[in-house]
Amino acid sequence: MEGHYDFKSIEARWQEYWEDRKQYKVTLTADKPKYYVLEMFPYPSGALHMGHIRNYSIGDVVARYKTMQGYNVLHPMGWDAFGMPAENAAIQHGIHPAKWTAANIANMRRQQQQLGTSYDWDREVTTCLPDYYRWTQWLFLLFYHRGLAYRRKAPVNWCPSCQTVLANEQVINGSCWRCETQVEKKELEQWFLRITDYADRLLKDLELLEGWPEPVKIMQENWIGRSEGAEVVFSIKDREEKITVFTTRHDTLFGVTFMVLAPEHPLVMDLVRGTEREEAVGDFVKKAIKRRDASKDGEELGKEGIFLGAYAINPVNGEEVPIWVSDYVLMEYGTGAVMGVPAHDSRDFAFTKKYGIPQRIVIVPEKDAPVPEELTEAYAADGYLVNSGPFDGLPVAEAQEAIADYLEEKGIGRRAVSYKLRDWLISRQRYWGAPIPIVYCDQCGTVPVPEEELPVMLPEDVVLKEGAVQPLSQVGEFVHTSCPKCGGPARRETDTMDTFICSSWYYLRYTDAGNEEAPFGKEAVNYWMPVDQYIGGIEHAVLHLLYSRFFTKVLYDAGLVQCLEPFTNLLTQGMVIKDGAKMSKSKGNVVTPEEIFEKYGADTARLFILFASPPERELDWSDQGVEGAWRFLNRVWRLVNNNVDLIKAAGEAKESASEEDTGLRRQLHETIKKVTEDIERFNFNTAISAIMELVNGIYRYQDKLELAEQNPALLREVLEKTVLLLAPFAPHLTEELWRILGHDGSVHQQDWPVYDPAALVREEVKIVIQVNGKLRERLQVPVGISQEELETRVLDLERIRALTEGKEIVKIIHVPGKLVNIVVK
RNA sequence: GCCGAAGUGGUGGAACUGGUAGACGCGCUGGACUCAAAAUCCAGUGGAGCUCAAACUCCGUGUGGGUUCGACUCCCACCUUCGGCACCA
Repeated sequence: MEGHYDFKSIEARWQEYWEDRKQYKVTLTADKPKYYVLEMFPYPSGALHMGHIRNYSIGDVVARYKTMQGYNVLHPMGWDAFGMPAENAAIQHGIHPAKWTAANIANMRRQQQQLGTSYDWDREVTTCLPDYYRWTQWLFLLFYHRGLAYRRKAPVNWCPSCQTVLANEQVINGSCWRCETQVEKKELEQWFLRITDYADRLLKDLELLEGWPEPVKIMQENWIGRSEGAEVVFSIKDREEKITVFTTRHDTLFGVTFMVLAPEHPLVMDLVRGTEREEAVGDFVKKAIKRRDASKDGEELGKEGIFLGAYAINPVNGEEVPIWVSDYVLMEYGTGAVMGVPAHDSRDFAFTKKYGIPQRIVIVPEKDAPVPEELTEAYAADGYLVNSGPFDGLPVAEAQEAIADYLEEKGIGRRAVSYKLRDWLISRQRYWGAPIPIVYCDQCGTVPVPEEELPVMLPEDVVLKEGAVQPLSQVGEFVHTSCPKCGGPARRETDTMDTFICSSWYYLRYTDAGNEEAPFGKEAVNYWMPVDQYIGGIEHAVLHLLYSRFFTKVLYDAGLVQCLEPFTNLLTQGMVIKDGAKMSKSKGNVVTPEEIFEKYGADTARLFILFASPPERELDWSDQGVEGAWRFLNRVWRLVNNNVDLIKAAGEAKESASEEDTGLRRQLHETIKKVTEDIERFNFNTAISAIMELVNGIYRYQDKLELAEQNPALLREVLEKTVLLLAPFAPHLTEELWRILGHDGSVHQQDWPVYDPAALVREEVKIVIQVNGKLRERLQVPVGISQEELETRVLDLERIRALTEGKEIVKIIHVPGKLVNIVVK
């Protein structure tokens, strides 16, 4: 590697320098503007992959740039350290999860340091350590005392491979988000967090998040799934009970021809008890539930149903309609009961086709349009009401208001809102998680562990075996305890918490990581929060990012934080792909950070990753592209080293600057402007390309001029600022070059360069000349030239004369300093 | 089915508010240096036409229309790819 810079010794030396000086340690400094930049903390799986490298490279550029701009920058790192892989490793290799996790953390932390990241390691958090999960438990109790944590028996998602339940957000296409095993339904008694209480605020406050990508907000919006509509109460013929339905189309209430209940609806069996239908309906319900549980998500089941022999009475017209039960109605949404309007709902339409239930048209597309005999498909679009008694002729939107008023007046219904969002199921039947701080006592019932007894320690001595459910229930000395209330014998909760709880508040802990009295102190959290820039993968759009927003809102209500939202700006980075596919072991297209560090060093890895594509897009890994980044850094290295002697002797700038001097200086200041603006917009790729152009410009300057003609003072300015501009991207190399240029201290503690507007001024500009919008000529003119003067000059040009000869000039468009367009006929 | 994102040279990508399409990098071609190679440096590089050459002309940002003096950019319709949701009443 003759002629290449010695990245190995340079990178190791500066990493040591930073560590020795604790250069990136940050403290609360009230008189300095703060900036909190955060990358999503990793699960300690064992080693970093390129996605991590991309994530941390982006964050590190922002942190270093903001530091140079004078901000007090908080840039922490930690470990999302509870979770299944550790437990699986224990089962397969007999290593204790704590040991496995600690070893992985050590390795990954070493790799992050190799990358040259500017983390304040004094604030490192590790969610599986008692000094962290103690506060996770404390927060659970806070939720519990605020009525936001509750236990209930419910049908839940069960992953047979992970042997645990999952939250709705963790079921992807009917499969477990971690292992992709098909999820089953189980009826279990589980702990939930009442996130649905916050549905409306989680939705509404998306408006506050101007710094979030629109697609992420839309995904959350869809996930929360707010629908406005009405609840309508139907009586049942010859019975006391009533059925409440939720509908968004109460304007179609006169078109109801049947009623459908979900198989799990409590009224289903009540209605048939003691009748000839009891057995058939019972069978149907059992089969329907089974069939649905076994089905894949997204698979359309062919709407099976059975008549219950009972009739509901439509409260607006007194009509009696048959009550059915069908698997296309979900118990979990709305009221678990649906009014059937086949003419205006495609599902109801399909169902009635199958069972021969009549339809009634109550909406027509145009006012006073004839009502068709029959529809071939449901008409769900906008229109005007017909066959709807006093509401005939009203447009849909008005009819909804009028009918809602009517329902409320008559006490037969009310306006209502329904959400798709469900409460967050947080119990996990696993060992490697934070124990839920709850005790069950035969005398006192469910008793929260008192705050001063926290943490409820996760016992270390546990046997983990394949297929074992609730490993904690096997640990006698953990399970058996005394009731905090009455002192009598009691049992501990043996489920642990979803790891997403741990990651829902870690960004708060960083602000005050060592605090032993509280999860975080008020002063610290209010100084640092919210996170100014959060960076991570889009896969967390409705998981971590929604949960964290929920946590922040609850803590806001509890008076523990002052911000309504945790993350002001969000950058969702794209995936790293190679040869058209995501890097994966099975595809055999993995490039490890290790091999790149070894061959080219961290600066090259960072530069390539940031240069190859804008951060939110996919990154196509190219070995040749890496070579290119490597070549560029060497080009910078040679440029500085070749000029050290020259510029060290430099005095003041020469009096009469040459044309080349002015040009180079202008390019420098244009580059400072562009790089600054590009970093602000996260266009790192174009920021780097501008630095490359500047370096090319310096080479060209020196190529063109004899040594004696060059301006050493100018070269000094240009080279120093080039090094400063490159510093956030290639932190090690620029430290070394800064030292070579004769400076003490760290380049990262210098001020970010500011461009000189005077240097940008040009005397002449090149004007593009178009005829009828087509480029025909270019003209160099003085900057201040008047429109008239320019016009005369343009029309006088030989080419333009030839093109306009004998034609009528309709008009001439001027774009000052840029373009003249002559429109001819 | 619904919602969203993206389609630009051989290639990754640039063009920020409608104003020189293809910056920068990769690759390729030619040259310099070298006994030779590596490394490095210099020059060229969207396509077609016409040229000794330069100049010039035409075509060109997924497709088809439109708006405009001027469209990768705005509008309408469509195609393809990728992502999210999915019987949500």
